[in-house]
Amino acid sequence: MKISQLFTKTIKEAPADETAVNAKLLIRGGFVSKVMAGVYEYMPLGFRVMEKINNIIREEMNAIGGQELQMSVFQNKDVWSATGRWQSAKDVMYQFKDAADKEYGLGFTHEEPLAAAARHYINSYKDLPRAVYQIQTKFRNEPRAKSGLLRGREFLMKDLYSFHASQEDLDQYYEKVASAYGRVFERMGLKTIRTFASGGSFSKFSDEFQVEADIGEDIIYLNKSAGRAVNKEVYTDEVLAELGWDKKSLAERTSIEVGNIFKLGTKFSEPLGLKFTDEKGDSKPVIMASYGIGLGRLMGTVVEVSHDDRGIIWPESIAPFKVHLMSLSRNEQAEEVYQELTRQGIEVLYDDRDDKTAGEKFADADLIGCPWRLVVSEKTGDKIEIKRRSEKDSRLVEVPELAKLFL
RNA sequence: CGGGGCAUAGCGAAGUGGCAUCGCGCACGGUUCGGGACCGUGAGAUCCUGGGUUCAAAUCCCAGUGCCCCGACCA
Repeated sequence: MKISQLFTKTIKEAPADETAVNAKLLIRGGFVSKVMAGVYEYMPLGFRVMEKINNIIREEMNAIGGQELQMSVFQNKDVWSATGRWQSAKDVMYQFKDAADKEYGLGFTHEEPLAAAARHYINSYKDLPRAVYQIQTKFRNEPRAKSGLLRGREFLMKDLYSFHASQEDLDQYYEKVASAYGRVFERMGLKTIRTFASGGSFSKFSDEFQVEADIGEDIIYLNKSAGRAVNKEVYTDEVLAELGWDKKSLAERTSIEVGNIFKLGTKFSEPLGLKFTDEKGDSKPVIMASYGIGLGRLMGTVVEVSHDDRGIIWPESIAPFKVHLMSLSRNEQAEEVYQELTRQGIEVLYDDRDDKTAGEKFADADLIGCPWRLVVSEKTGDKIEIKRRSEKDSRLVEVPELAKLFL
């Protein structure tokens, strides 16, 4: 991609109404554009990052047997009334009427519609277990959208649902998902802390994946030796006793919840009549679990924990481009490098603008934050200057060596 | 939903009753060219919306809307 052709451009000053670092940098770099409180549009650079995140998640979900599907965002009232959530979730679910006064909602999660859909396909113990997931836009009427991409009213979410014949089977799969979640976050360069959190009605705890960050809205108590934490919402003497944790050994931290996994039991399958026939011929409700990752929040979190005063420092796995190539009055030679790297399948963002000063180009490279920066200039002669975004020092390399560095 | 703050050009800001300004960005011309360089010219405004006061309102008053922060809330 040539920057001279790019749809967006960078801006020097972030809009005054953004205070969160993630929003400031992502807007300045042209990754996202704000529409309303808690609603952002993903511009080409941001979309590329999002696609990389999606693909990491897809790989890990597929690896544990998840089957990707796509539910509808548009929701009919009946299925939600069956569990009582049409009423109880009124504050969070966007609900409205059509011209004929019929009521509808927008999906903020999909337990009900998934359980309803599964009735068509799950009838026997032979149909279990199953796991399906989607990556889809969710809508939530947040009373207070805030912190840039971290709490939105419209956001992309990966939601996985699993269906089981027994509690033991669910428990086993649940741990598989927890491991997969750990890999997803690790591949994006995030250190997550698995955290005991409120479990809702079915199980004692749910598990959250928390990333330490001052901007986070969660308070967790970290047990360093265990590498686990407990969320403030369940931080009680009884819980600590149950976990066998000593209050004095816990450290209070502020953190961002990037993922949450829940054992649902039969909370949704029973009211929706999702049953199966077991080996003995008995009819039983299917046991379910759901697992969520907020994609926009994840992207915002990476920016929060990986930036400096000049801009974003993307991990290679989700950077919009691997290489940021810039020409300082050497467009002919830079063009060759661009063509060569592109031919080898390396993603290059090429700053070919000849009406910009060197300073602006360097500033943009740092702001956009691709992992590798290449400079072609008078100074570099026949060689190319190469520098990692995360490091200070650069060095000169011969053109033929270049590609090897990135493969 | 409670408390606080803000709203003027694409972005950042000044203007507290009397001709709407400045910087960035944008266009054109020129000088530059390794860290947002410079000179000149130009385009760009529903001063958040509606009402009121006044000879005169971006400015004062009333109502509303939007955005940010704190809190409540967060399947």
